[in-house]
Amino acid sequence: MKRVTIYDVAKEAGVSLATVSRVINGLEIVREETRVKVETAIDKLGYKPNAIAQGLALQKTTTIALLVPEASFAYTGQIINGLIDVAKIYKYNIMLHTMTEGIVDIKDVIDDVIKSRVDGVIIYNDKLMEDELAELSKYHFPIVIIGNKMSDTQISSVYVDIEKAVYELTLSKLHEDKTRSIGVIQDRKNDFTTKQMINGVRRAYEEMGIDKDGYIEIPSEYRRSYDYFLDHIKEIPYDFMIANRDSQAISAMNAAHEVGLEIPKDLELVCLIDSKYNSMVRPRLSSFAIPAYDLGAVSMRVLTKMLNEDEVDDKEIELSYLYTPRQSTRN
Amino acid sequence: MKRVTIYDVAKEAGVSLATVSRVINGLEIVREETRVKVETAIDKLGYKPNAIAQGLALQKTTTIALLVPEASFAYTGQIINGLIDVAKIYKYNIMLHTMTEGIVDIKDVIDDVIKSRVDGVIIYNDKLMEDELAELSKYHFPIVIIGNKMSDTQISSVYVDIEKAVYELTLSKLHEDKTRSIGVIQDRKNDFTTKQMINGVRRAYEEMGIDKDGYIEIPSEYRRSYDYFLDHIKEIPYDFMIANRDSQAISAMNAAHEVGLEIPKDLELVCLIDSKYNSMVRPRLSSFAIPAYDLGAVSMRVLTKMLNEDEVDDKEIELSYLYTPRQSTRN
DNA sequence: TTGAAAGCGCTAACAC
DNA sequence: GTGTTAGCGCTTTCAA
Repeated sequence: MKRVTIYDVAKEAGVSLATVSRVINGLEIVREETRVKVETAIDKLGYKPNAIAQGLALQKTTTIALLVPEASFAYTGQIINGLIDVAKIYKYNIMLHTMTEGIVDIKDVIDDVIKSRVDGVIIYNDKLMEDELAELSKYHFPIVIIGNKMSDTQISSVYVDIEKAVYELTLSKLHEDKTRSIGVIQDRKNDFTTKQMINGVRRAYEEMGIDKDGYIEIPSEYRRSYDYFLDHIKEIPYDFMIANRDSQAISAMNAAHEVGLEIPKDLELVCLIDSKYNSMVRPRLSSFAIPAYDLGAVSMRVLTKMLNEDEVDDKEIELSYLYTPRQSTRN
Repeated sequence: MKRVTIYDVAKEAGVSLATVSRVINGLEIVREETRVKVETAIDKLGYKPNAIAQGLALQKTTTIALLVPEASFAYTGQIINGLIDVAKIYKYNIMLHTMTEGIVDIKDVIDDVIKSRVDGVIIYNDKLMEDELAELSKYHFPIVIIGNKMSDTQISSVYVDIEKAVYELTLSKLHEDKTRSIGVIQDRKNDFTTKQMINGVRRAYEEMGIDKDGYIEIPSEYRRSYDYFLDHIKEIPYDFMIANRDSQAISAMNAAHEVGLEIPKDLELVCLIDSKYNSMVRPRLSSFAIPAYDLGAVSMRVLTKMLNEDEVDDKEIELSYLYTPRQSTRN
């Protein structure tokens, strides 16, 4: 099949290309009879409008760029699912860009995004990337940030208040028993999240007038947290540990078991991200449920709003979390 | 910043737009002096070439479409990572389309792909979608299929021979001990993979002259395989079970444990997909290592080959797997 | 209700 | 080595 354009359809139907364009775009001002003629021609020739040409003529691509750190995590996948489901509804396509640290130069990614003339961009990244945001802003891209609370003329955000989540959990544990000792496991891949978690714990400590740090740092000589825990879990001065990712909590769980610690009797464990594996390990892992799918879906919704209206009222949208106690915590 | 085009740059630099175009595209025939003039203008104005206009003029978008069933699985994520890393090297962008069953009409996805005039498409899906492939072929898209062995004028594929993997494992177990009873756990979400696994087991049985079926079907009234195993694992006439996904094997593992079966003494367990969770559960789960990242990376490489050469010699590329015994199997 | 024509931003002959 | 110009396929005034 040869490339068939709007001209071919016009000729086949015996009308002008303007009329074909009207039919394609469902404009009402076309007489029924000619509309049928055109549609017949379209079917016969197998014509599909060229989105690139449309994009050029209309100055919009109905495509949005999605930037994520990597595509490997179950969590990111959920975000993408939510986002795409909503994008489908509004007929937007997704250009996926990953920013694998070390492999990809973020400047290049931003450059690609600008050149591609997408209608908007959604960024999910633990790091804030102020320079890159500034660069995108120069070119007037509407932007939605997932995970970081912030906003600007052209920027909205959708996030979960992780600090609050950790703060509340810590506080409630401390209320139960003031001697509880609660610490956050460092997540090297997610600095900002780690920082929020730590702040949450510290705020709770402060409020209770307890002088504690609440931070479990994994020395860089340990490539896997499991190895670190195996060596040091007995010395860690916390009897309640909060991790970001399920895999980290599971590592601690396994190491604890290996060195004879009992969970949750000797050590309690919680993670932020809720994956199906939380219910698959034994003991089942207590966790928060950060609504990953919703973060994606809401972000896309916010973006379409920014794309269609001049002013968006709510530029910072906080999504709520749920705490789901399972077997790795008492009570 | 207002929209700046190649004309603006030309005017600013005092040259024609053709010259600017030459500079952008790095053509050698521009005098050093004028090149510098143009580059200065580009920097000053913050000009970025419009990929849409380029696409229209060149009849190529340097974008490829990637179709995946969902973005939620760790496995799919790995494929995407491999694919994107290679795509970056060749300067291709990725349009991500998911085909969530029930939510998305695949016809619409194919339609979007055709309209977007991507240079090629890569499809990872357990189902074959012959109609959709035919439709894409009509429009001459080069296509790479991940996971299914097949080829055509316009179609290449990259896959792992799962049937062989399961066949060889089964056969070796049967050689160790003819009384072994090996069965494949149905994966409802991946019919084709399930079929290949079953065929592998059956071929091994046949070869050994054993009259067995080797198929563990999970009745549709059970939404989760865990529930099924909890009810029925004691009656299942297999002492060695092969699952596709880690989560299924883990479900069986947990259920077995719950009803007092010991692993690997009473029941051995293996899964095809190698995720980090295989090493995190106790006992550690033996598994194959289907090279997900490589499936993606190689696919993208094959596609660029198809895009640049007229004929590709190797249209069906088989990737090899590894078997990694851990604690869920004896020996 | 329909058609003619300009323009979206760029590339690639072809001319100078 | 550089400029002129005709497309690429579509949308959208403006006329008819």
